[in-house]
Amino acid sequence: MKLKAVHATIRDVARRAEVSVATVSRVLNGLDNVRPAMRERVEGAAAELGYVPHAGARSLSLARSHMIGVVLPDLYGEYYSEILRGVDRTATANGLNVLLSNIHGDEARGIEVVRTMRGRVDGLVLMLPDIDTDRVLAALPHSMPVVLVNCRDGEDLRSEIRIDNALGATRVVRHLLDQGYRQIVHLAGPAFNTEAQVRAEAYRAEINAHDGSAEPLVIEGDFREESGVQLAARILAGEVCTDAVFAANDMMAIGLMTALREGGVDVPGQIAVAGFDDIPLARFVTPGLTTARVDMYERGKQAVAMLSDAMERRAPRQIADCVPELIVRGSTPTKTR
Amino acid sequence: MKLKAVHATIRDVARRAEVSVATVSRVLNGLDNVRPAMRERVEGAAAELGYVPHAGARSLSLARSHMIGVVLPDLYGEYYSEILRGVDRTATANGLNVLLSNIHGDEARGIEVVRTMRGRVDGLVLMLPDIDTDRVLAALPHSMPVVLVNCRDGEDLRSEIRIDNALGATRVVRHLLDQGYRQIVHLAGPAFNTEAQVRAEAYRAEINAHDGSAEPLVIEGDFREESGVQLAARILAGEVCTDAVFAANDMMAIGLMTALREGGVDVPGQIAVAGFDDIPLARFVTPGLTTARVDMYERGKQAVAMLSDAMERRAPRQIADCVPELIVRGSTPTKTR
DNA sequence: TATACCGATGTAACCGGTTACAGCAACCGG
DNA sequence: CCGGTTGCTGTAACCGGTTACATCGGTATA
Repeated sequence: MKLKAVHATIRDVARRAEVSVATVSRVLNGLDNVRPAMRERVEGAAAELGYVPHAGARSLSLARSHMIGVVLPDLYGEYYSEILRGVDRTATANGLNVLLSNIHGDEARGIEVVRTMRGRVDGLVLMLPDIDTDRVLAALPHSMPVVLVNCRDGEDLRSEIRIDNALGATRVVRHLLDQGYRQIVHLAGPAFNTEAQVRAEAYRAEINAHDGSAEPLVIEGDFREESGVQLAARILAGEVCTDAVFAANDMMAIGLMTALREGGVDVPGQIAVAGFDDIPLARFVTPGLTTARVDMYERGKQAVAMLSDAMERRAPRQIADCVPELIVRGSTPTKTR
Repeated sequence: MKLKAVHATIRDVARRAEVSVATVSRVLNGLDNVRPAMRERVEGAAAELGYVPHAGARSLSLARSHMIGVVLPDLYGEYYSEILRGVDRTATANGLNVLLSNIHGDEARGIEVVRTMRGRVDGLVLMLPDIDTDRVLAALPHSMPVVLVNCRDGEDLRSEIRIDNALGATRVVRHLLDQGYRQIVHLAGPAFNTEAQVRAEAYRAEINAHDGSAEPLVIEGDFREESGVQLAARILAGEVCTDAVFAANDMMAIGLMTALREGGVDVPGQIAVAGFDDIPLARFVTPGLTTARVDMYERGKQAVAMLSDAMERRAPRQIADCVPELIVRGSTPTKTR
């Protein structure tokens, strides 16, 4: 008694149609050098058996999977959802499927993930602001097409999308200074995160470059709403004195804003708030959040377009620089007092 | 001159270490019946060649890929992002990778997507409120483990998560009635969407079951913010007269609310607004949005847990019913006038 | 009528892993 | 000194497709 045969294979179809596997393959792939009679026999047999080709076997023999891997730190919040949406849309448009992995800032896991992608995907989009990109890339054959999005600087020769976090942060801080704020606190992202570091550094530089009437003060957060809530508690307790907070991302800014208002502080009347990223949510909160627009959806689309170029060897290496645009909304009016 | 050999294979490693492929395989998979000297030779050779195993070939011979497919209509907005986040988290916890596809409400594409997943994934999470699930399932071998999330009712014998859209909508409408609203308009989702249909039907039934002082009025939208904006325009133009709008999802409710306020209408003072889903954004808008909580993140986790059970043949078929909880926020206070 | 050519079809090798089974050496007890 | 274990290693078949090349019957050409 046979215990296997849970799925029909191409050989089963061939046997049933009394033809060779080559003919079945030709029919199923729409090649035209098959007599119509054969074609019908094969299609009939395939339908009767409920045959569905084994995509894994197919990509093994073709050495092409039409899949791309996307490695993100996390899916939490709209930031990564947006990039994924852009990736997905462009991938679909190019006939590619998306294999998703996230690594939660763990380098060992990053290496493991990237290894299990080898032989499964034709190319890779990597977004690893938390860890050493070079070590992850070392776990990968050089011939694998890769696009890095906003990774720590390294000496790799891969395609890259770089977001100018320094300039974005500078613009936000300058805007706050221009509006008349002087006790500007920076709610930073986690210390090990490259983007957080760059944004904080640009904040310090811009404050210090000012006329001396402002002093930098950086408080570490973790890019999540909760960090903003915690800072609000400290402000309400009088531990931190400020007239404006520049948060390293929108989610913290929104958590802060919401918690401040719940605590009876007028935003922006008493404290102005600005963020970074311009996630979709930023327009919906009241007041609207001033921020630096990165447009992660576009970055995702761009990453796949670049990866597609690399995969087709059209453009093995491209560098795209993206400058965040200052978006001014109600959370940072000109200071009146 | 060899033109191939872009990646090292297990045979290359075997040749270099002067052992058989069987030994290499054993070493790389951590089997213990290998002499330490051999093990070292193999590990050395693998490292020198920068060998990374071909995951596709491996899953072909093991008939197991440790991948699951997730098929969604779209990634637009937080609704699907949330379910995906839940899926991803639980998949990672169970050592599974996620292959993502979305079909944009196109049945033919749904069938194609599901076919290209065969032989690539060990199981499938399908979320297809827009199309005929049975026809998609017919394109799939019966032996493929599947979990359906909130699909149109069909005669399939698969595991399922069903969201009680009718009860959720009933609760929202009853709440609006209880608060004293009588001219309650329903901004529905697209006509072909199962969930939209059920929610609209429950709205009609609940209004009609009331004492007769309220009349149902359904306006079709498409689940996107823009539909809410359009309804706001009609209300502002005096075409639609209402004291409360129940939108079939939060995104439309928020679009409506925002546009109404921009048009100078007091929400909730002049018009109350309620939504459905309780996407994360619903708590952040001002006023907070009253809605029916589905918790898509939990649904995503649950779907993968059920799929995992089906894949291990622990529980081939499970049905989970989910009842949306009414979440009352500031957008629907007791009517005063 | 012999020859070249052509189009449809089949055979078998190949993609890159895993593993059943066989082979072989070393060691055991009798 | 021999048969039986035991433990390590290699050979080759297999997973399910694709496809180069061989084959074969039929037709056009000389």
